[in-house]
Amino acid sequence: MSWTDERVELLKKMWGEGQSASQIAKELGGVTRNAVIGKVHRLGLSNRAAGGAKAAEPKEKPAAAAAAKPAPKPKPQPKTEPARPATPPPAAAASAPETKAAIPARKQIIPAGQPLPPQPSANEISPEALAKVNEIEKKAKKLTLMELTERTCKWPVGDPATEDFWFCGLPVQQGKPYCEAHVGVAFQPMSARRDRKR
DNA sequence: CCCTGATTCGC
DNA sequence: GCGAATCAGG
Repeated sequence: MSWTDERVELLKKMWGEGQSASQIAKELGGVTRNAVIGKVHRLGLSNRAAGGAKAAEPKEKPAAAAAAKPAPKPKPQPKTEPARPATPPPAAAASAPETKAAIPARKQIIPAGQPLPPQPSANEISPEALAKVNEIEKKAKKLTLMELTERTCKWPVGDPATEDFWFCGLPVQQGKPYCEAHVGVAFQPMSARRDRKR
């Protein structure tokens, strides 16, 4: 694929929004995150804090094939860190483009002391699946919202209104937003309950 | 381990 | 100009 105007534009837009190179690459398709980063640099918008701020301080290191290295650069700005405003909205982390399945936790904000949201694990689900969940929840990695990725189970555990809240975080099942155990309770074959008429 | 961006260099 | 390989870090 080539960098058409449209693609470059989307790149700029997403980069400006704080999207990661890999996310942009996936969105564009046909390119790797490296390609995206390379392009970003060529476009001269490497540091998202381009504005009036000075360019990012050049880092020193590659010694492999390098032969012409003048001298290490002293750092004129010891305290003025580049300050990362690159703080992508938390939503971006949890709501993967494709995995838009039902994520109970992000439904709404629950005021403290209020009834908990319908915990799927509280309904009628295969006792086995339930037991499985209780089991694995002990091994859960207990990730925070920001720590979730596309391959970490996004199953919420606990009360969102308290500190006792976290996400499973175990490896997800291929193509699913949850780990195996949670997929089991999240996606019922829809026949777990004998329906009234039939 | 997963991820992030940064840089280099052969093409 | 492009982007894989590599580097450096979280």
